[in-house]
Amino acid sequence: MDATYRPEHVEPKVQAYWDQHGSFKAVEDKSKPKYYCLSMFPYPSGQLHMGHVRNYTIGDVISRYQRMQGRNVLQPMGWDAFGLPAENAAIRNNVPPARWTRENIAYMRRQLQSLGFGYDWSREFATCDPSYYHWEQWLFVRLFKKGIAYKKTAAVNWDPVDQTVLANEQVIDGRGWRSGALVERREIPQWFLRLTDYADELLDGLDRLEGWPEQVRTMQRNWIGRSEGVELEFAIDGQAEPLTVYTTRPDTLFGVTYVAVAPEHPLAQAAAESNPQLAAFIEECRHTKVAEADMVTMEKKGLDTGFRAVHPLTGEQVPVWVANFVLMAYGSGAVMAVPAHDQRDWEFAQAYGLPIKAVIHPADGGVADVSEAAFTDKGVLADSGEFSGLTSEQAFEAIAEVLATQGRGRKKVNYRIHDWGVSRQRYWGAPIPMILCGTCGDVPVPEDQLPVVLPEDVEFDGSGSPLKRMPSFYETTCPQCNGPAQRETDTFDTFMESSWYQARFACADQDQAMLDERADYWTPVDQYIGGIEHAILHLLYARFYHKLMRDEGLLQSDEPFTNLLTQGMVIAETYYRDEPNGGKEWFNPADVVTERDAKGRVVAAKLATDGQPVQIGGVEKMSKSKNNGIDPQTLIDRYGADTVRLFTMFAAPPDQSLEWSDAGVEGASRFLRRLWALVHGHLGRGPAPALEVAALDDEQRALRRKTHEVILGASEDVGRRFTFNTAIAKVMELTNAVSKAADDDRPQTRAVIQEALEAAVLILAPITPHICHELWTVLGHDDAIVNAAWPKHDPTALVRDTISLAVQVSGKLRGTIEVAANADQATIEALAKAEPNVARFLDGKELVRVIVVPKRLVNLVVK
RNA sequence: GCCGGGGUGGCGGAACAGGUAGACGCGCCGGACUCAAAAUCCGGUUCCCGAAAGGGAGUGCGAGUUCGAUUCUCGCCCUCGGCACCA
Repeated sequence: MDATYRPEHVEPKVQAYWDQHGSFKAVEDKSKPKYYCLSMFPYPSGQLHMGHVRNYTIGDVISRYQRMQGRNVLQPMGWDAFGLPAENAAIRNNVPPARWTRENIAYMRRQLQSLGFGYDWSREFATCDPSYYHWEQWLFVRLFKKGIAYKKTAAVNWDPVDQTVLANEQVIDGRGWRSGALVERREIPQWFLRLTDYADELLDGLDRLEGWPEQVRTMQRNWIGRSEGVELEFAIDGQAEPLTVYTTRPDTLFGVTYVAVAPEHPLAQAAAESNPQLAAFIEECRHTKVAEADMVTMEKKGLDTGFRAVHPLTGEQVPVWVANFVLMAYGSGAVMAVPAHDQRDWEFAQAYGLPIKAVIHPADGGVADVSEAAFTDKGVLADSGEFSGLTSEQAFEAIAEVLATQGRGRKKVNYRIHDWGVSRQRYWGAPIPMILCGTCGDVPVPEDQLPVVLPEDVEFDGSGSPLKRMPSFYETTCPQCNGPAQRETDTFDTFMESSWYQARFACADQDQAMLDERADYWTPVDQYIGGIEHAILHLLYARFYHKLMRDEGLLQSDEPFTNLLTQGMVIAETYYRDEPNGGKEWFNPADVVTERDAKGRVVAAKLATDGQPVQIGGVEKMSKSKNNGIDPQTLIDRYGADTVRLFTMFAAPPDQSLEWSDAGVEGASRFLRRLWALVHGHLGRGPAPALEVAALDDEQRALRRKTHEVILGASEDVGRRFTFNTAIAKVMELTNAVSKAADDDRPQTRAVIQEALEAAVLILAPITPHICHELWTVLGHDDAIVNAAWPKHDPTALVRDTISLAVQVSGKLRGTIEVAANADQATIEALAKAEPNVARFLDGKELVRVIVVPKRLVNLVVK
């Protein structure tokens, strides 16, 4: 054994061992409990960032721990390989997206391997492999035949920079989520999946996902946005079609004093034809809608269309207004306005002098005051014809029923989510397997002609998809009539690929079917790990897709991920200098040195290269724009994978943000060197004798107790709580204790130290697997630590003869006492009173109460 | 505005079930080794008073429950994340 720790020697050697022994190849084995641990697969952008390192280290620690628990563990890795950056790189560097992507994959695979993650690489795939998207196309064809996939012309969000349609979810404050460009609206035929058909199941299922963070479940609930209400119709004078509105408060129907439609609503468009002022207003809305970031503060504006709507129950006429606060995308794009009982309607009515008519009064009597604000509580109806006197709840049902009998309304459940638009006008994606025939319409590609392979040898000029300029791709014949036809040139949203990869890992080599029986052995994923930024989109689509596969008979479970761990961000200090033009120049933390005062406070920072001061900008998420990213590769090369893994796990619990610290990495490295030296020193004294528990003295028993306390605590930390930071802290306590005993070379002390070092190495094995592999071997084990079992604590080692109790006087700590572990209450009380400092505080006071908390403290309450 | 995290030393964080606040690490201070530095090792390190023993204060702020509150309750403040005119 080397006297000093050299990760550059240890790590490649241990990795080669795993490789040669196929240590992480997962084989289905029904006799063992399976454990499927999955980290969100990366987009192959070119290099790993710290977020990846954190994500994958967490997953690897959990996987290796579960393996030590005797589970049959699957931990796969692959590549979410389709997407825009490859196309952008193609335009920039004139390299085909496929080549760019595959080169990135090759580099990043080496990076992952150098970190020592225990992946079953035999199951690796990239989503741009035809053998993968083949089955995505196959399922889509099945869904088309079932009517779950359908085509419709829809107003879509058009990103003028990326030249593509974006999902609503990809539009943030009216801008494209990648390009940041202002989004325009366009009418384009699109393929959709009926996500709303599964909205209720997706919502209800959240209640049963107990292994998911409450935060994520709440976010999905809000995103699905289910509401129960009534859809009803107002006849419009001079129009054949009635105006449909949706309300969750049909009980307020008699308080309607106007109706309002969205600027994009057909009725508004119709009115604008003869009303230039209205047309101008609508045009204005179209621009402000996307330009205004903060819409809540936006002034409520509107114009009368001149149309009159007929109240479905009273027959009264109310005006139809166009209002900028009505959203075309929600409900029917029209609302009935009840200013007395809706704050937004109230503000609008105030602004335009529309009547306010109160029809709901507080349930406890009294009259609703609507002079200052709307009365939005539920209550009792008044001035509502036959419904007066009913409660809001009773009226909801009664009014819905009357409307239904008259054919003017019905109960309806509305959702915020819409069907999932899966078409993208991009090249680098899975081709949508459809053929457009002039006579037969949309015809799916027959199953035996799948996959529709994406041509990879393409030229990019930066304007739209090259597929649209490739007759060799799109010219085809109709499978039904054999006439000339055209292939769909749109490709799938890349969320399609990431929605089912977890199931495909179970049987990645299956070339005759999408999934086989192995999917039901491995799925659902027992533990899924990834960033909170995927809380809504990816995780909702994956749940939806899982149910689609279930309903297709491909697997049996209802949900794809049983437990979810959302890791926190990786953050770092930022440094900058103000520039003359008002901007800021950002400096990488690696190039900055800090100065501290005598107490260790950071007082100044300067650039290493020029020695001139820089401003300290605060701790923020690692990003290119703030130039505060740390390259993991530099750290791996310098300190080794184990140090990077150890620091990443030690600096914070996995779900909290992790602040990068060079000094912290040094600390992690120092600890591993110390551990190595400790083992080296121990072995230098020759083999340790067998442990004889009965022969131990107090000091030896104390160290052995520490070992078993640490095993007990760390097992909880790693296995149940995922607080790897505290598990590591406990191991550090143990090695500190060993170091204090290291000079004692009595045989039984050496035996206790051997046990302590083995425990430390076993507990650290999932976190720093390379060094632990080596140390385990030199500590005298023939089988590799990767096959070792997690240590078990010995309850008899935890037993103490005496325990230390805190003694409080009236709740304030005044001393501690050592008592026999089995001491009775009277003895404890007497000892407590006798403690000199305690006695000082009891002197001259009346003792009114004594509280003894077993094994913890004594509180003597005085008056 | 609504929903959900979080606020503890100079810093990252610990205290899991109401019971000795600050584990562990970083940084800093002092010492050993060294010609010197780095590395390493030893000691100290919440703040205030004190040589020490010890005392006082202290977990964002203000109340409350309790023998006892970082932990529970109520009301605020700040901060991060999500949603955001949802009818």
